[in-house]
Order: sequence, then C-alpha cells, then structure tokens
Amino acid sequence: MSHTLGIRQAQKQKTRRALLDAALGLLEEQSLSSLGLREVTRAVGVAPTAFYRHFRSTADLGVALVEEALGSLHPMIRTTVTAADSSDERITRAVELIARHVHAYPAHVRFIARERHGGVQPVREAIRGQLARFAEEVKAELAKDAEAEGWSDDDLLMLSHLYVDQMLVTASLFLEAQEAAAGGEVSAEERERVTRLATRQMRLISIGRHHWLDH
Amino acid sequence: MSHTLGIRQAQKQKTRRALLDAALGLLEEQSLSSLGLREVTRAVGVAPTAFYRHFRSTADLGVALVEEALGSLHPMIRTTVTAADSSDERITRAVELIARHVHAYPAHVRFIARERHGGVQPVREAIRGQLARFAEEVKAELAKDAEAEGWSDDDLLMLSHLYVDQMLVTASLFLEAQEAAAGGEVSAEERERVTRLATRQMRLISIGRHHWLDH
DNA sequence: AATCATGGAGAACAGTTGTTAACTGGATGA
DNA sequence: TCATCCAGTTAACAACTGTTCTCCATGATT
Repeated sequence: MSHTLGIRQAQKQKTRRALLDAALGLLEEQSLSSLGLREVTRAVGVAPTAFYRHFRSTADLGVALVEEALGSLHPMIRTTVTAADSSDERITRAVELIARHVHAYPAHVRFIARERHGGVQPVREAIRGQLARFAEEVKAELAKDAEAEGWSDDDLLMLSHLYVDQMLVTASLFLEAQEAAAGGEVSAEERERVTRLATRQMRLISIGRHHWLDH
Repeated sequence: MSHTLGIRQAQKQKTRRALLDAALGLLEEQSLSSLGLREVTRAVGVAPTAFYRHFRSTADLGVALVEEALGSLHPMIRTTVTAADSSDERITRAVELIARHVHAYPAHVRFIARERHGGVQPVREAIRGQLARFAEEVKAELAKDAEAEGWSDDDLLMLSHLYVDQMLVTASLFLEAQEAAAGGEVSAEERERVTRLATRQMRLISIGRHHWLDH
C-alpha cells in the first residue's frame, strides 16, 4: 500500500495475471490435470520457459487459483450469514448472493467445483482447507445466534458443513443453468427455477435446525 | 442369457473389461480429460490401435464407466429407502450402506465424484442423467410414505435431490477418510467420525422434512 | 473344406509435451 | 555512469500423444 512497485515487478505481476487468466479460461473446457504449461504460455503469447519465472508447475498455478477464487470470499460469507432479520429473509439473501457471485465469476466457480475432487492432490487440499475455514467461520457466526443455545460445538460444526456443502451444490446448479442457456434468454426462467429449488432446500434445512433440540 | 457367447466375443469382452479396469485404476490419480488412450492400452499390455475396437475415444470409455458405476446402483437405492421401520433406523441403515459401498468400490466412487463436474462433457451429462434417475426413484419411494401427504410433487423432488446430493457428499467423505489412512488402523475412528457426522446431517434433514408442512 | 469376418499387431505420421541450457536487453541500485 | 540483476527469449532434447493404413491369425459361417 505504501511505495509504488518498480516498473520491473509491475511487468512481472502483469504477465503473472495474464498466465492466471489464460489458465482459468482454458480450464473452462478441461481439468487441471490435463492443462499443459505450453498451452498456457501460448495463450498469453509468451515463451514456454517464461512460465517457470512464476510457477513451478501447473499444479502450483492451480493452488494460486484456489487462493484467488476462495480467499477473497471470506468477508462475504460473514456478512451474509449475519445481516438479516427473519430466517426466510436470510435464506433469500444468501441464495441471491450465490447467484450473483456465480454470474460475476463463473470461471472461478467452475474451477472450484471441478477441482474439489479433481486429479491434482495439492489443489484438492488447498480447496479442502479453504472450505474448512468457511465452515469454521459459519460456525462462529451461528454460535452468536440466540437459536444456538443448547447446541454442542460438534453439532454446530455439523450444521456449518451442511450449509457450506449446500452452498457449493447451489453454486454449481446456477452455473449449469446459465451455461445451458448460452445463446438466449432461456436463462431467466432457469435461474428462477434454481433459485426456487435452492431456497426451499435451505428452508428445509433451516426448519430442521429449529427443531433439532426437541428430539 | 440364453446361448453361450462364442469364444470370439468372449475374448473381446475380456479385453474390454481389462481396458475398463486399467482405466479405472489410472483414474485414481488423474482425471479423465488427461487420460491417454495409449496409457490405457499400455497398462493392459495391448497395442494402442486395439483400443479403437472397443471405444471411439477415452470420453466414450468414460461414459461406459459411468453406466457401470451408477447403473447397477438403482435396486440398492430402492431397497434402502424402503426397508426400515423408524426414521432413525432408516438413516443408520442408509449411512452404513454408503460406507459399505465406498469400501467395496472406492475407485468407482472416486471416479463419479471427480467427473461429475469434470472436464469431459459427455461424461458429465451421463452422470447428471443417472443422478436425475436416482432422484426420481427416491421421490417415487418417498411418495409412498404416509408422511408425504400434502406434499406437492415439486417439493418431493426438491427433497429427493437434497437426499441424493447428501448421499454423494457422504460418499466422498468416506472416501477421503479411508484414503487418508492408507497405512494403518486410524481408518476405524475416522470412519466412525464420518458416520456420526453424516448420520446427524441426515437426521437434521429428516427433522426438517417432518415439520415442512407446519409452516 | 473353403470363405468370410474381425480382434489385435506393427510401423509410421505429424504434433505435442516438459525441461535444460545459454543468451539478451532493459530496469535497478551503487 | 557502470556493473548487476532478472523476466523473458531462443534453440534443442527425448519422450510422448492420437490416428491412419496395412497386415495377420483365427474363430465363425456356409
């Protein structure tokens, strides 16, 4: 934040960005374990060997993409779970926020959904780590709620993971909906359908939460 | 089922099996979009060109694997959701059955989890199709239950999808648990942890289902 | 017994891959 | 101003890829 980057490091970060963006683009139609380093550099218009100045391997680049795709999401999670009055309003807000995020960063979402169980171990672990952080944060937020009285820590974490997984399911559902309608305004009603589905599923979970303690 | 295969077709199916098995093995450490046809034939000990006698491409082989991994699962689903008295017993049974299945066919489960959002479109669609069938079957089974009175078709399908997704989440959780403990009996307590987690999540959903109609 | 059908082998193709090495030119810091 | 640094280039490497075409051995068919 203090002193401007030298023109040197600025250029470096610029091609690093180009590499990340090109990779993310290429990963829309294949998975990381088949992404070639030459493929990426070719897309950027740079020599293959330049790749090594930034990443050790494509797996390394993948880990960087995970941080970028999920790392910036933490504040959003927190505010989402927090700011709302009624439970129903909170759910509506959350689903809408997911829809908006998928629409804004579809490539990031696809990448995460694809590589969460993908063929590259370090990337899988990076994603798992970030999702665990999410679950911990959601749990902390849930614990503040009055409804959390009488809940064990274990049960709160159980519920958090349920929420996080449901979040991902919903996100990739929105993704499918909007890529199925790549050439038309069919997207609107598909989006609506997914919104209704996800909202009701969240609501059902929410109801289960309300009645968790009475047997 | 009637007349025995000629010795000719028998041999063909034998190498076809070998190709499928070899591919499934190789796919434990990579994803389908990076699986080479030569790689598979090499593992089987057969000429590269022999591959074309059985599959058009590795994507084609992938679709065949989907049918094999999920196609044989339908009767199991049906009996699971059906046969049980109390709701709790049904849940315990279901989770146990998932654990057993993951333990018996880990490579199949990993393949499905990996390729559900993987980089090969035909395979993704094959999986989506099979999961949609599952959801329909679960819905049909739920509709028979007395608890389904007053439920709309839409809501029943919503709940079915929730169950199916939760099934998959649980399966890949069991998978991680048993591959994290590749060299030891740590697996036992990890398995137990996942079992407890999955059971409580299912129970919470079940509770939500009970109270769905009273607002 | 003679013909046909077919699963698999073999060789060759143009293209691709990751990685190494030595080099260049412009920004950096003394 | 001059020596140093370093992001990016060029060239070359052995190894690998999917695909085509020709051929063979043998089971199936008549």
